[in-house]
Amino acid sequence: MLDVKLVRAEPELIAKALAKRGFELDVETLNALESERKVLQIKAESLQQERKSRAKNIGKAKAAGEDIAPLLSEVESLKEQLAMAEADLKAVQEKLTAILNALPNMPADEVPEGASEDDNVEIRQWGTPREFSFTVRDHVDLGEVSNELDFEVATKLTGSRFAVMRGQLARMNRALIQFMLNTHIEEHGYQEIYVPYLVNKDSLFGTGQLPKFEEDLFKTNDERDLYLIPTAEVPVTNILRDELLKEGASLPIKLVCHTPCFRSEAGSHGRDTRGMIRQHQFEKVELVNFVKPEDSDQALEDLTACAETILQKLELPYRTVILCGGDIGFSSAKTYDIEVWVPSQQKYREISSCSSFRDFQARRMKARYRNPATGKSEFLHTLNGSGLAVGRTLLAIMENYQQEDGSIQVPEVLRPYMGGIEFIGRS
RNA sequence: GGAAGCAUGGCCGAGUGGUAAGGCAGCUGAUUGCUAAUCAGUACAGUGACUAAGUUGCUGCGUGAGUUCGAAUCUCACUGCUUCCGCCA
Repeated sequence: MLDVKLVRAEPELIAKALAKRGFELDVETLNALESERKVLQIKAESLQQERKSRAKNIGKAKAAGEDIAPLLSEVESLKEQLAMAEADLKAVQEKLTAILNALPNMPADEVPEGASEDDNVEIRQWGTPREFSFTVRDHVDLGEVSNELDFEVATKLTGSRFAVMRGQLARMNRALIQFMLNTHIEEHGYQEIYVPYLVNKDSLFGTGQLPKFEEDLFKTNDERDLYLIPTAEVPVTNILRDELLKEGASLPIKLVCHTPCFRSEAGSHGRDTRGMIRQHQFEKVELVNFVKPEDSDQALEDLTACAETILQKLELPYRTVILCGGDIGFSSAKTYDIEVWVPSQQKYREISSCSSFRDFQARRMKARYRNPATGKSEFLHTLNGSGLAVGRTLLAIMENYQQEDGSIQVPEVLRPYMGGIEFIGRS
């Protein structure tokens, strides 16, 4: 959520900032509603004030043993007037709130102009794609060779966009989770956390998935109104919803969490239908930071580096791009995507998305801390990033480490987690 | 699933219809000193109006309705927590 005071004072400035992401803010409607709000609020509050003082007088009169009947008749019409004024104000405020809640975050200055992912700007590259002396298979074919990756049986169990893994491949999937968690805990100063996989609406509102993106979510249909998490970001970030950290609480708070993620992929029919790139259910290790406002820019660089470390240790070639205004997420002020090399596609594909939300999520969540310099409560800044998406990492390992016989070499750093074996998919 | 109780500020906690005590933590200043203590002052959160710092108003006692001139307090519904019983990995 944007600062309501800024939206009131400088709507043109906000409109200009949001135009970078292709969002059109109707300044005229906003201004009209806003001046209406002002009039109604002044009216309602002055009526409230009158009620209060009259009630007080009645109280005093009664205590003094006076006759209160004339006072009561004076106040008769006040009740109705007040109810009307409050209803009018509420109606306008609801309209304003709906507009405000639907406003995306303002992109940071350094976010490049652009309409789509084609306009994202590469920041750096790491590693060199391997030269193959044989025809490469994609991960679906490699999974068929060993019969350890099975989409058909998953379709029978559930439907499309799910996978079943067996044997050594299933073990490698688990090894990746352990490896990522351990690296962030032991080398990057993160605290591990375990959270629910079902969350309520307030949590989804806090991080920005609701109200605008409900169709991307799986929802339970009982009376509790719960949703399967699309990312650990939601439960982990909302830990500080409606909290005011007390003086002396140590910042930053850096949390790492492994969860499955569930996405309905409602708008992506026909995209990446083959293989594990885009699934309804996938594992992810997520990094979440809560920082002081002045530290958030550096924290994004650090967090991105933590995610990149995983790819470096796995020796997977990647590049890092900064998302342009047209491709950046609703809540984000600035996002780096890390893209891993996928040999079968001869392309870099997203494997991590690292974002600074500045105070956008914190304002929605009312996540605050007491600034020791001022003694006042201020909004925290939040960040998160995948460190990494496990399914896509597994796919990248399969393809980049494949052998001519269809087996897959195990990256060095994973071997301790795999009983020391060097290859999987060999009988 | 059954029964009872509870829900007040960053935290603790008083308050049974007349408009939120007190304490801790915080902030400011002072004193002693030494890595803290004592004293005094200030001070809750959200939000609005008007001028420059400031002044002033409204709202907030789990949530939502209701009764009333007036609700933390009374009524109803809901949510959460605690305890006991039952069931259960």
